[in-house]
Amino acid sequence: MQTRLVEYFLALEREGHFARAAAHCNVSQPTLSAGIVTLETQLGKRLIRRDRKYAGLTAEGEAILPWARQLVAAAEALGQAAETARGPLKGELRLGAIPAAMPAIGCLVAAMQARHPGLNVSIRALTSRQIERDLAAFELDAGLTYLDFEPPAHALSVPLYVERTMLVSAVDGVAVPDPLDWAGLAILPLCLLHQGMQNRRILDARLAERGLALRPLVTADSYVALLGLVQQGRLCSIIPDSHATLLDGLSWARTHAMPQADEGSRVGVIVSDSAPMGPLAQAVLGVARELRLPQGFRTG
Amino acid sequence: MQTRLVEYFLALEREGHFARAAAHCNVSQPTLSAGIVTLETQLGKRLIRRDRKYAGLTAEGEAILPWARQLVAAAEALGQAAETARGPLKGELRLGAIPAAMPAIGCLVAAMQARHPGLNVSIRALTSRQIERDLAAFELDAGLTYLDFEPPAHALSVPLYVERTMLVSAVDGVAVPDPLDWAGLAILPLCLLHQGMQNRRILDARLAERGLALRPLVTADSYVALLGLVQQGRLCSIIPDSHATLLDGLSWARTHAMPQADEGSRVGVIVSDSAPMGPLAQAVLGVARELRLPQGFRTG
DNA sequence: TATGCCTTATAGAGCATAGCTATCAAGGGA
DNA sequence: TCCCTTGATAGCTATGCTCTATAAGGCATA
Repeated sequence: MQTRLVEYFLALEREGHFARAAAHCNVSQPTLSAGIVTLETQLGKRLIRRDRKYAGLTAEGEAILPWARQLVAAAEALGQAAETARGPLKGELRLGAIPAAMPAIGCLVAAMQARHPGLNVSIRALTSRQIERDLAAFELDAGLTYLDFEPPAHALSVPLYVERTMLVSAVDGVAVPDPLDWAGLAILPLCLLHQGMQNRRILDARLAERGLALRPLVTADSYVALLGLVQQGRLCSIIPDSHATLLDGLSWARTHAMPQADEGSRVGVIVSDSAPMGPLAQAVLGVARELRLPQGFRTG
Repeated sequence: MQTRLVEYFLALEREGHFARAAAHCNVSQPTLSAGIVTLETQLGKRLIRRDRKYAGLTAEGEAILPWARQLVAAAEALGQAAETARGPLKGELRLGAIPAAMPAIGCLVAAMQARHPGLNVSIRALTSRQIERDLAAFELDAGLTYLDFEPPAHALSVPLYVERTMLVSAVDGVAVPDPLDWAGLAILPLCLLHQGMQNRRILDARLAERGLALRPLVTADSYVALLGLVQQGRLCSIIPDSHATLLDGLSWARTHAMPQADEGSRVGVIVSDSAPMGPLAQAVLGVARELRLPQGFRTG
């Protein structure tokens, strides 16, 4: 069983295109094409549906997909383990983080690189569900996400901090009642994350408990976009307090406590709980356990 | 990364001998020797300590051992998944079972082969600790063992039956008091399993709670050996009631209830809980869940 | 209808590598 | 000293992966 051929298969599944998959694997198109045929011959099944162009996987192809991913992940882990049997880690650490946790990721990455200077880090902003999915598909080494809501199966986690939310408005913008109650919040002109995003789902759930619903005038998928909207003065937004550090120097922004000191949402590092655990995952968990976040991140 | 070379490495680690490892891999000794060198070159580390003969693994070799096992297990699982994407399983199912559970393994295997006619099954009698170790090393697909004592981590289980023990003696052998109490048990001439075996540890623990200890005159590692000793008439033994079915036709044997209806020990199937779960493990769990054991195996 | 492009498969050559047999070198024991 | 065990080396063969070049089928457009 050639790991290389399985990589061809996975690249083809990702790209949906022979030539692009070949380029991604740094081989020629005929090489990848022949490699797929070889793999199909060795396994005794057709994996790809073709009618003059790529047309998805066969049922057998879909069936072996998880095992193919595990195989290349295992090969990768073996190389990592050999390279780092002693001494610092090398290679690339693939991190996924929810947007709300982005302010914290700098601390985590800095701590990782302090411990392992040769390590490259690749950060992707993802939804919590994408993080879960990509961890299972071995396309991420670790994730930074919520620990309490719909926690993924087969995952180990280390809590880092508790996120609370706050309302932010422009100094010369809409008037925010003080103190703010839930009903008052619901009638404010708001811009929020898209409805599918977990942070938004949590917020919606809190209001739904009280029979209220938010009707944001604008939705976006990034807090930077929300802050840009707030800066215009016409809207308010609700953002995690971890972003407060980013707002410290902003003269135009004003923050308000949310209607009720909510219990907060635990945010932490998760890795796939496979046996044995890869060296990268081990390292991330180890660093996360010892991590001390700066002021502005509450731990309980 | 060549799966083949990693198999060479694992075979060498198991056999501790280049030529034997090569024979086990169905290749010549120089081939395996060169394969190890190639693997060491690709990984950039020496894996084997050599001074004119095999002298164990280096630290790096030990470090990558779990990942090497996972890699070949993943390759194996990929082949299995492709072969059995639809239709019955093929290949070899490697089962480990504690001696006490051997009478039940026939039912499990029969049910597996009824569902998957092409499946070969290889059964090994092992201690519960060996089962746990070999599952982690991907050298077993499933185990039949105790579920309640020192359950292994990273394992999924399905309970099958509850094992209770009974005393067995020869009809014309030593007199057994009726009813039997713990103190009376302790002074009987007994033959039992070796002290390290888990069934024996459980029994010893039960007596230790009452300040008693068994001093068997003979110990063995198989119930057949114990029954042979009992047949001589001089000794009694304590065996699981699952063996009662085997004694049904024996005129020379007499069974006695143990001093106290003990709570019994749950026995069931365990598989390694890795993601994704191999097709063999899935099949064993599925069959075990639907398995109906015959009379003589209590389920609660 | 003809042309051109996009996509995948095929052909043939070159090279790397894994396999074999035969043999050698270094210890260890009789 | 001789012989056996153990692993490494040499030389050769065969397999097979990779490349470039090209063919073939479909689709859009002139």
